[in-house]
Amino acid sequence: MRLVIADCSVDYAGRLTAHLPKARRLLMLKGDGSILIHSETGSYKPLNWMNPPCNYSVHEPDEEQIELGVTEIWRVSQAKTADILWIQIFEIHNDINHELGKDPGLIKDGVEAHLQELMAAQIEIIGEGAMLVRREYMTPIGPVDILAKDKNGQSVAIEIKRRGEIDGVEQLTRYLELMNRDAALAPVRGIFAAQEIKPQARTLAEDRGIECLILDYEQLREASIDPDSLFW
Amino acid sequence: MRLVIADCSVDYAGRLTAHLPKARRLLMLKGDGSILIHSETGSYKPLNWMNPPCNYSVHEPDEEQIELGVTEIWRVSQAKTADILWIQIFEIHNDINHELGKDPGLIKDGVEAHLQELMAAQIEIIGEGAMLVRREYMTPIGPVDILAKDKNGQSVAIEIKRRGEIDGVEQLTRYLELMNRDAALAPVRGIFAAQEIKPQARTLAEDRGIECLILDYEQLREASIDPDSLFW
DNA sequence: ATCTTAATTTCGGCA
DNA sequence: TGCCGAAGTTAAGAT
Repeated sequence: MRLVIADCSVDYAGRLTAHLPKARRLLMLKGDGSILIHSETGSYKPLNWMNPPCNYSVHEPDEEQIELGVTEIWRVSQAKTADILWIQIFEIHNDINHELGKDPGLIKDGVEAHLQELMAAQIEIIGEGAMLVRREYMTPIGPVDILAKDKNGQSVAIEIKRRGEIDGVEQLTRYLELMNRDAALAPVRGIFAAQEIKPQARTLAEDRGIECLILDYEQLREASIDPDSLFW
Repeated sequence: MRLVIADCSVDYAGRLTAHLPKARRLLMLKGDGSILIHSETGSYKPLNWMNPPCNYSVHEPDEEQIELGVTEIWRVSQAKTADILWIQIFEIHNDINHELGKDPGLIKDGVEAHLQELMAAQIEIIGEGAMLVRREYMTPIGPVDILAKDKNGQSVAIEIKRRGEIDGVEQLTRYLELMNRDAALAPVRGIFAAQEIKPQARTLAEDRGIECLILDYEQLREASIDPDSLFW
């Protein structure tokens, strides 16, 4: 990875056109060929960048550019999409290079997939006698997170979110509409389950006859470790 | 901006829990207090980060940590949300500091707003004899991108996206529902226009009687420059 | 301050 | 490989 602190101006042409006036910035050239241009503020998105794979070449400035103080010009182009980044370098204040090697990568815990896993394993939290039919039940417009049957044998479609907002309710509504056209499933109950449900989402859900269920991640995880505590 | 190349391991606790095993990485400490942890690959998102405003402090490792080779520990916490990042530093290979100053910022061109502009100027692409009523036509739940009338005098509501996905169809559906309650407008045709329309979005749109229209940005722009080519 | 919508979204999973 | 949905989405604009 090469890190360059330089006074530069940047022009991007690709999916859109963009320009950065001359200023002091960090130019980060990664090992995979990508380049990031960062300023002192604004996390974590760079002002401008080019995704790998890309081609990098250095060019001589023309007379007019030399006149303005440009010492070198970098051209970075996307190998696939033909996006181009032109970087005019005025002055380099620092230039270091370090090989970082391959990164072992980030290990995550607590995302939506885990909620779904835990809930499928403890499906009776939606009511005694409930049975799991399957996770990721496919419909023509996408997969429902969980399809179950309640103790009466009625189908239950469950949409799980970390944070329950209106679009999640809309999503479940669409699934319910489609599934209710299927005579083998209809009528289908809907449950909107999330760690947190926004008031607006709850209102909309209840208005549409969709039940809301707050999930406690810690509780679900503990119950999955200790089966005796399944019914608390 | 401080740039540190170091062997480190990272633990994040906040909206989720995450861990980065020991490896050589770039630690970027911005002037606004934010911190970014980058590896040699992966555009442009850091492996881990903390958004401003945040508090930064350095701690001594305990005996066990010293045993493992930890020389110092950084604690970075979000001032608002209480998210915490713990960074265990094993060895620092480089450490530089440069003030970049305030950045003038990025100037953009070619986003959704331009598609809307071009389409409004060439409204007949939705059909001969069409007339523009107005852009950003207000409804109680927000503005419809374009309201037009077709050659029969029927109202046409147009939703424009760069990439047409299901959300956009939902948005247009809500507008149509409201507008169709207005006797002065009803019945309203719906057109979902985008540079690219995803199959599922198209399926949903057509299921609801909404027409789909693919926009060619280059063609629109050329036509706007050369009025003779309006009808190709 | 809160909410809505766009984004050069990025990223991971699965068909 | 392409499509689809989640993301510690982030970020900008409007209310």
